[in-house]
Amino acid sequence: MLQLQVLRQDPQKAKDKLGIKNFAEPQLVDQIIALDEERKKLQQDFDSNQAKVNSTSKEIGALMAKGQKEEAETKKQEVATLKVALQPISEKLDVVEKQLHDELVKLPNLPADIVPPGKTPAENIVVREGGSKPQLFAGAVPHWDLIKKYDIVDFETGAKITGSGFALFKGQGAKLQRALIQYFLDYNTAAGYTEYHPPFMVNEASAFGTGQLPDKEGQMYHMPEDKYYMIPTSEVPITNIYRDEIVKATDLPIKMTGYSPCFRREAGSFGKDVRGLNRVHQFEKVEVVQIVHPDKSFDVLDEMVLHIEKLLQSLELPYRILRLCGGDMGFASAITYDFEVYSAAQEKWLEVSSVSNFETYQSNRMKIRFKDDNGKTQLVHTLNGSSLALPRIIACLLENNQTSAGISLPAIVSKYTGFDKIS
RNA sequence: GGAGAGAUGGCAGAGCGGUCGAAUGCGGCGGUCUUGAAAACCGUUGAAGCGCAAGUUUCCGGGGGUUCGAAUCCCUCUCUCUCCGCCA
Repeated sequence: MLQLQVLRQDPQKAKDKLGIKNFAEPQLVDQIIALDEERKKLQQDFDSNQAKVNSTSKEIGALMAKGQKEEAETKKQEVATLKVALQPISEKLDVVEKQLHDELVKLPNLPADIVPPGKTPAENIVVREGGSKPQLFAGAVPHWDLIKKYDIVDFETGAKITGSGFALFKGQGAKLQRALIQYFLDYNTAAGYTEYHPPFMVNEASAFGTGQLPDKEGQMYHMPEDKYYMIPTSEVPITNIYRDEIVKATDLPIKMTGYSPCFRREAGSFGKDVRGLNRVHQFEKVEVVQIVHPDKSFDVLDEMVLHIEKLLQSLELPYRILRLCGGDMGFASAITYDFEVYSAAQEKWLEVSSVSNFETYQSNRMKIRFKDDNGKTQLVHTLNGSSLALPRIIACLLENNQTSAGISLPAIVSKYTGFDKIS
């Protein structure tokens, strides 16, 4: 969530920024500032009364020790009166604090200065492109046909076991997926990221910490019996490793990577975009997360973009990098770059990674702090990115590398699969 | 699933209902000493809110209660550990 001080300092700027994100209720900023003022007044009122209660109580103790019962009784009466007066103040304070929190949590992160305005993906900015689109032979087909032809992913049986949108990988398909996970993790750890294998379910506090709750509640699978959520990305458990901690400045940056399946209900999405591996309810993904000094986060963002770009280059896939416009960005993000790969048989770009700087939005929720050079406690910045989401990578690898005699895999991939051709 | 024990500051570990935001040790930071380091010694060292400041309020797993006063008593929830059972 946003830091109150940012809103207080320049409410108009905050509202303008929210406008770039197409946030519908900028007036919330004013409401929040008003609530905060009220909170302060109540707090002061409460404090002065409570101070009196405390000091009088101490006097009672002293009087009792001296055996001055009568005087003590008089003081007790005083305290009782004070407490009666305190009761409504304290109740009001609780209400206002809760209101303030509830409203503040509704505000998305403010976009960084270089985030372009815009409402739809059409307004995203292409930062750069790489690789070259392949020329497919005449009989080339989309991946949903290829997976059937080579019998490597079976959606029908997945639907039988679970439901629609759950893929059953098989044979060379299963091996390809496992190999890619292995490769991506190796690639990340070689760059200094520590590998984690997190729990695939999280509690409410964790889901709140990274911003999934309350904003994206409907997107997650939920186990009400135990109040757990299936993770929509390993960003959630991995970033929450440091929740409620004050880390040493010298430990920054903290670089973490992890593989996990990601579970998404994708409620309300349907149509041709969801065909095959384009959109599924469970997909595999390797994630990178960094916890950094606030002065460094934009440098680190560039570093992470480069890191993922090189990974895509090694896969020999045509890609492009987009800077998302305000309207297309996630709730908690201050700036996001999306990576898309070109799916040659579908003739469209598929998102395979999203790299974001959350600045203090997540750390303020999770209370991840560090001590700066002056010994003051400050919030860290958090960033994360996919490296990479598997199904769409697989879709592109299949489509772009298909030949009439099977699918030939890029060198780096075949090194991990142990075979260079799917046939 | 059954029985029991516990949850205190970065860690370990004390804490009679008032003088406890909390002993002590370790660790961290600063200093003395030293050519430098180690050792030793001295000092310092939790978080959050309000306030220019002095200061003040809140926090001893979460929530509730008893009391003039709760880290200390009661209830409840969560988590951890031990034993038994079950089990990949």
